Amino acid sequence: MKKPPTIRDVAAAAGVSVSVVSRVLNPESGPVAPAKRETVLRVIEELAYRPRAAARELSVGSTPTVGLVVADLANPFFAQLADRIVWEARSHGVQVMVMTTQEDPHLEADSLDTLLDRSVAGVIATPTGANIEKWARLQSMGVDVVFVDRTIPELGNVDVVSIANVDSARRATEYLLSLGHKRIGLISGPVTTSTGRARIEGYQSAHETYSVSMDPQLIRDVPFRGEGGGDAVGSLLALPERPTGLIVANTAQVQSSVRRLIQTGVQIPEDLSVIVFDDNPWTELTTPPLSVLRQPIDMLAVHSLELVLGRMQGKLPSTPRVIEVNADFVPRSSCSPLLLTPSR
Amino acid sequence: MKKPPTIRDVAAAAGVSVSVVSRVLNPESGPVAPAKRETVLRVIEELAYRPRAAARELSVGSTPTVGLVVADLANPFFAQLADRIVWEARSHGVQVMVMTTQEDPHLEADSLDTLLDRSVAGVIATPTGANIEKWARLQSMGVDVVFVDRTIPELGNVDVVSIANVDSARRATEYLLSLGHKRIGLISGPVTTSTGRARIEGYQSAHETYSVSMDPQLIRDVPFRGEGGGDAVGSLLALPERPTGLIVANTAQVQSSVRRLIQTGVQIPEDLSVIVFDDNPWTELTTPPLSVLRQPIDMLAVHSLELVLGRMQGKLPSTPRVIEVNADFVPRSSCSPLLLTPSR
DNA sequence: AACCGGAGTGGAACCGGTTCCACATTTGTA
DNA sequence: TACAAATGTGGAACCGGTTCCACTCCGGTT
Repeated sequence: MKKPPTIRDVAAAAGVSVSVVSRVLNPESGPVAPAKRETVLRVIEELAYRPRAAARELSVGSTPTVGLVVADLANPFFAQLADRIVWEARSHGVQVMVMTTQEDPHLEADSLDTLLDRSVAGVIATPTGANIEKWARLQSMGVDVVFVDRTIPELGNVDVVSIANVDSARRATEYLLSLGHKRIGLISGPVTTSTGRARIEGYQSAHETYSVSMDPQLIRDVPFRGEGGGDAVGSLLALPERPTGLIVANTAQVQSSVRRLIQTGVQIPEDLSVIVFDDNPWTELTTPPLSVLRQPIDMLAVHSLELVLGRMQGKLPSTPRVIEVNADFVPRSSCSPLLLTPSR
Repeated sequence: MKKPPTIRDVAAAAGVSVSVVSRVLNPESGPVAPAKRETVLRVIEELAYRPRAAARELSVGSTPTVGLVVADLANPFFAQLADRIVWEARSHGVQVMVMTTQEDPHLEADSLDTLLDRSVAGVIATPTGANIEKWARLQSMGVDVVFVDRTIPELGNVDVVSIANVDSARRATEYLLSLGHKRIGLISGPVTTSTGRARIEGYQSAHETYSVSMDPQLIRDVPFRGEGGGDAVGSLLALPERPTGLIVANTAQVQSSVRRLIQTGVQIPEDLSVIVFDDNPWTELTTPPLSVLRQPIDMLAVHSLELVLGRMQGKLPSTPRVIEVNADFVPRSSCSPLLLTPSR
């Protein structure tokens, strides 16, 4: 319980001034005679001295730490994203403060305040979509902001890393259309989010390409939280003209949607061809294994971290970067041609 | 990009001394005239002043932050645990620094150093089992340590929160024994970990109770990382005398084990009755839904946080606390009596 | 022989809070 | 009425680093 040594303790033990010790600690900040450097390093070792982060932060004004504001760690997509980002950051010698918003704008606002208090130099976030002025304020304080997976179009000057949402939704839809399906249900995220809108757009675009008319009843936008996916599945299946295909484009609702499908005993793919967004590990453990759009989580993590670090070091041009990575479509056994279904 | 206001700016604008502002910020530290308090609060509001965490930390010496050192966020069990702990901590006004070890003692050591540098007051961890002297050093520096899920028996004076591992494994085993199974495979964690040992112990104890002799070949301890579970499944099924029951007691290996079971086309439960540890959401989406031992993640989170906060406030007796919470056995359709299987 | 420039060093201010202490004012009590 | 106690206030030291600056040695130029 005795207090840890300070830089002055080290200086005294090594018979030099604190300036010298500090210069040994940060080699770029000035010259030190090789002999003294040696001595100082030895003393540091002996005393097991470690500089206190708070002191350095206070005097330097910021800290090589990035905040990670993620919606929900209980969602495997975000959890894996966080895991990769934390891992990647460590290899760059950067700390990560992980915060969760549970999709609640108030909690998001809290998180941003906290990160501001801790003087983080950069933030990687999956924004809820609200708190626009708060994000702007953060930027105006010199904090570099990178959005990942989603974005807020109203906010300029933000780097964004996401999957090609329009294209991904289009490909999934076109795949089902090419199998002959005409009525395809879509469960997407809220239209208030960029991903929700983009995926609906891709869905529509595919219908135009195939000259298939589109029934707006088949599009359901549901919140990220809660069991909305299951309910949407229920009501889609209850339609007089039941869909023969289903795309679950809301990653947070895949579980509840699939659970409902299983509960209601729908035969997949005989009664319903299914594609879900995001390749959670269990999607190939179901019967049948589900066709998925796999989001390249590693790419998202690497790019977002690269961007935020690049900004922090001022190595990037000031124009905002938008990086879109392609998602892989992984066909499995949950889709079949409509032809197989006898007219009902 | 202009610099944020400091406490001295606030003092100047309110026409008081910094001491007064500080006392308004921390009410317990001294009296302030109601009128001045009012003024100061207004000025704080106007200037959008926020105290910088680093300055406070430097002067106070520690910070109301707990470190969370978790093995692997990509594992849903740990991810959910982290989610709950972060959430719970926030409601207590406490920050959480999340770090991951990927089960690597070196990374764990790094994490502990970092947490020490940041002067955290407490740490909640799922230890790898190594770094014993490092943990001890952390404690000797006055950091409160709580282990969750696993422990290191060699380390005294640590609070531990875990599920009743022996009992849980015993119940799972007894359930299969009571269904008439005599040859039950067990895939557990490494015997170097407390959970691994305890679950094997429960498995053995159940065999004694039922006076069923035990074939050591059926016990496989595999690492947490990698695909060991799948391989263990493969080799268990390749035994001349194949097991008719299987318990996967290594939460990190459930996925790879189940994947292998599905790949090899084993009929569950006809050929093999299966119980897995931990109720990941997808365990009821497989065919058939899997019988599971559900770890009460909420309880683990709440208790561990309560313990570490209690210690930090010095409200707990100095004797270490060990809290065991019971896991629920949730029977689903992946187990059936041995009788149903005709002699092969 | 006088001068210049750079390597190496230590002193001290500074970052933005907290807290101790001395002092002034008000209130309560004998 | 006098004096003790409680209340309120500001000054200044302090936490542990970083960094600016002045200063001392050097060797190398003219």
